[in-house]
Amino acid sequence: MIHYTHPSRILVALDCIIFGFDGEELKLLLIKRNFDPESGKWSLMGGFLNEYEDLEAAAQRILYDLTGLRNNYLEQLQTFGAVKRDPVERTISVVYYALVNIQQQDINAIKAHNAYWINLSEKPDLIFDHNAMVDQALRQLRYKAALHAIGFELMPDKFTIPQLQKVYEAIYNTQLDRRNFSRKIISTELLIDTGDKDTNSVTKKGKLYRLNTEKYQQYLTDYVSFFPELTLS
Amino acid sequence: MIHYTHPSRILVALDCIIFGFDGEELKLLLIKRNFDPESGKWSLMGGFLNEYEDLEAAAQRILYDLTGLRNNYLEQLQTFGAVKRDPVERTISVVYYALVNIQQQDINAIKAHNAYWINLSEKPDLIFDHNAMVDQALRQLRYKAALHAIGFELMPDKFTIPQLQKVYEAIYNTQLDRRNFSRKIISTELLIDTGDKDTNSVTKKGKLYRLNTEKYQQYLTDYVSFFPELTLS
DNA sequence: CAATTATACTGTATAGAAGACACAATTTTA
DNA sequence: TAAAATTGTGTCTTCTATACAGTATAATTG
Repeated sequence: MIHYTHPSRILVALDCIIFGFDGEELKLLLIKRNFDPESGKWSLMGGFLNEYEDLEAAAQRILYDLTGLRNNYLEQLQTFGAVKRDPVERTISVVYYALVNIQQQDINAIKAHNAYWINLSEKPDLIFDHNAMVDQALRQLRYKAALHAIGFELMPDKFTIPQLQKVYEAIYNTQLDRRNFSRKIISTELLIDTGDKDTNSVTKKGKLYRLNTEKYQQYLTDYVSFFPELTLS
Repeated sequence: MIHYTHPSRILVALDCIIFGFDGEELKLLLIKRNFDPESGKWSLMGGFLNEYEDLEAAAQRILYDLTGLRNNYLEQLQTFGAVKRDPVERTISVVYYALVNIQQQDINAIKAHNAYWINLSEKPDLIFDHNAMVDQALRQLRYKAALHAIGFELMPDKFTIPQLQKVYEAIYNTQLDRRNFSRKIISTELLIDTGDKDTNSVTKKGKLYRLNTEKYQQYLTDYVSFFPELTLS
């Protein structure tokens, strides 16, 4: 068997930024560490890449272990590789971010990992370079959401237009005009009227829609200026 | 000293997609390999990450070794990590792409590496997963150029508006209207009239501009819908 | 010198999107 | 019963993207 001469072997880790939405605020799934290093502090969910495991599969494994969820929106963000980013050993970390329907998670799995949903606005200080990872993930989320219709990934199966509006308001930390938002969303033909009404809302008036998954696939691959009115700052 | 238990050490490589522009077509700097593995075939420029080297520094080192250039536009694209992507050993590759002013390169360094500028439209088949890397880099370039004014990175210090237009036509493989393009570029205030004229042109001497670097910094960080008329297909 | 070609600049018309704003309908709450 | 909250639909204005016309200029070519 041929080998490469001399190159050094380096630890390859993965970290996962998991976004969720509870109807009001954008949330992060964070771990209160009860293991070393940095026990007692907050961090992202992570793990090491196994030798016989595809990188993408490792990211899915880590997400599944923590949330019990598969087939979520999961996208590679960037690889962080500063020499001293991990004080224990030289480790590079391939970072993924996920969008999760917060209602479908496995609560037991989350408890077992000592993980909690934290409002983005109340994010605690994280270990290592995890703060920078979250910053960049949020920037990327804003990019993506401006060009593609990924806001739906954070919604439950059935949702009202005002609920969807709140997702976008949370992502961009801004206020949108109800009437213009509604018109724009409807014009995309991404929504299918379920005929049901939202019985949980205060006025019980809201139409419940579900996603037109076929149309949605187009919007994921095609370029669409989804919200030019929003700035990415 | 503390160590992590059990995780496997994996080889970490870097590969670099280097874009250039010769006034007509978008080009790639590719290597005709005279070393193993896959000697005789075409590949991207690459190398291994050293143990005491930042990831970003390694990418710059690789670009410098090949082109003699520093301070180019260099951005991390994505990390490729399928188990069998490199048949020799388990290696993940962190991929960067660079935009290079083709006039400023070090021709000797390029020759020493047996590298050649190849028109993107005539790209040969590359080793391993390098074809997929190039595909994704082009997609990312189109994204970036639609939102930020990075077309200038491919230009020489002084250039005319029609030359710049050709860069954008090459990136998106399309034709643009002269009059609208000119008006749009001028309205960005990114260009400074040097007073000189293009002595190389065959017919009427075009005005030579240089980049307003201050304004350009804004356009790099701010979100700007730079070319909505272009599709990213 | 006339024809050709590439450049620069100024217009203009149209379609469509963005954004501001009005009003009606339904249900809860006080 | 009245007020408040929430949702849905409609309309108007402004602005921008884009297509397309025209004029002037500078250099080469035959």
